[in-house]
Amino acid sequence: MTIKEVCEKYDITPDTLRYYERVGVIPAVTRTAGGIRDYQETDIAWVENAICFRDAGMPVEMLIEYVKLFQEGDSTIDARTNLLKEARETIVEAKKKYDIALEKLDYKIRRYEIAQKTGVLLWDDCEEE
Amino acid sequence: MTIKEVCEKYDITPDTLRYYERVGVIPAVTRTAGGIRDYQETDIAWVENAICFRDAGMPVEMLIEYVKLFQEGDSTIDARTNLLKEARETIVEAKKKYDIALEKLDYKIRRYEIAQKTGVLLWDDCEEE
DNA sequence: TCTTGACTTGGAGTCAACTCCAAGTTGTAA
DNA sequence: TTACAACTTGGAGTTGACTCCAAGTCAAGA
Repeated sequence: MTIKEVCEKYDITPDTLRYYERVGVIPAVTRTAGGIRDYQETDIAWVENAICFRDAGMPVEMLIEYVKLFQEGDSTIDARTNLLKEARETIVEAKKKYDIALEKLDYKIRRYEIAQKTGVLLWDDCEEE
Repeated sequence: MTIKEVCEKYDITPDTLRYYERVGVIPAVTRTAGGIRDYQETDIAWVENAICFRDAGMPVEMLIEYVKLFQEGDSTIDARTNLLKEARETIVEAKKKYDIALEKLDYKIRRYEIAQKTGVLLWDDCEEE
């Protein structure tokens, strides 16, 4: 699979994909004889994971560390487990914050919708009229 | 309430608070006769909201737009509602991505934990052994 | 009143994560 | 076999969101 095809598949730019490889967010991608990237199943799986974890706010630095540990072999399984658990906690915490924001948003939206219907804008914490 | 107290309350730096005010993420804060910030209930509510929405990944640019609309008065209630609904959708989508990442993480963690117990590392999409 | 520490401003600097660029190479279609 | 789009690299530039700095002002205690 060419870089272009992978980009289309995951809606990402070639520059981002090359950047991920360059800094080590994904391991070195398989190349043709001429040196052009030719993504295999495994390469694509790494790309998919990288995008998935980046989308969840996991820092590039952490993904690099994970790939580095992975390449050092099975002796790093403990370290990798710890890293993944830490990432997990961060994501769980972030999700909680998203829920709090959603509650606030829903409250404000409801309030504005009532105002639109009734012409009366109810009181709000930070928007006293 | 002084800037320092607000910072302690929300675990944020004075520079960030001043930055929020400067660019318009929050409206101008109440000042003492000498020009020093003296946060009132309303100011604090704006700060709290700003932090909450930033924590949920809402861009500064969007918060600025909201405050601008708010200051233009009741004629912008429709626009504000739309803005909040858009923000809501973005957050809901982001949360979905977080859930996908959590699933992947849980799978990998479980896999590693089994490996630690049994000494056998099961196969994984992007980590063939 | 004086000192000392916290506050003020405008502007510059930093950091993460891309994103773009120039100069050169590869590969496919005519 | 030539044109030409798509690929390559190293390095520079951009963006969003802060974060720091210098030079000056304010205010509470000795």
